Amino acid sequence: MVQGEETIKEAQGRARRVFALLQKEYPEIRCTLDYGSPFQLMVMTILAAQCTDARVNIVAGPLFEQYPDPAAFCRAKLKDVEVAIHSTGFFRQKAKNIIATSKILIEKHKGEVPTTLEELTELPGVGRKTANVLLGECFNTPGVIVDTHCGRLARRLGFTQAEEPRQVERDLMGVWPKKHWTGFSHMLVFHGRAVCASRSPKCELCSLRRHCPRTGLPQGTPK
DNA sequence: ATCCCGAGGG
DNA sequence: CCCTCTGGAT
Repeated sequence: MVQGEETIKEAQGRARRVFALLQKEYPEIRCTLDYGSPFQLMVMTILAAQCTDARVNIVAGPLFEQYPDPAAFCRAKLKDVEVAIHSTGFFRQKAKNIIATSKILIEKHKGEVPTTLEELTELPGVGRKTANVLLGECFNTPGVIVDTHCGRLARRLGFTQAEEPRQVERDLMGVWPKKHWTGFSHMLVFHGRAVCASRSPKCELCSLRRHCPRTGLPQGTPK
């Protein structure tokens, strides 16, 4: 359900206008993780939980020099991986999950990253958010990527009321064209970092001002 | 609902 | 000091 008096149809129209503005502001946006293979993107996205991707990019260089592929992680000592990823936080869980997932890739997926949401989310450490990043970035399959930024902006923009990522995802799937699910998600993340920050959003500088319930739209004025 | 966890910013 | 960062598993 969408906010207040706005109908689904009105929300869809507003979503299109928001998308057009974001596209103009951030042309050619994709993933800001600097990866060399689907496997590396998978590992980096696991590391990105509650951590900036700037930091993940820093850690990734040395990490993949030691462990470039799933086979290398299978041979790794848990402690060594923990040390290598320490600064990303949650390092015990993440190290354990990366090694366990690497073993599953070797044993059940011929060493390759699987290409469906069902298979991906069976891997330890891979939830819907991580799976949808991989689907969109590597396998050309649209998916709404709900992280802390996407969720926050979806709520601020009035595209959902929900706190739970799974429900936010469903609400956004209802108002965004499927073709643009991945791109729209990435743009919200970027806009969330650059302008619509969690603490002090720069509403004065925001190109979406007139389309946002917080600052514009007295009562559904068409623009 | 709670835990895992470090680093940077205001 | 407190909040936040591209979450996921129990």
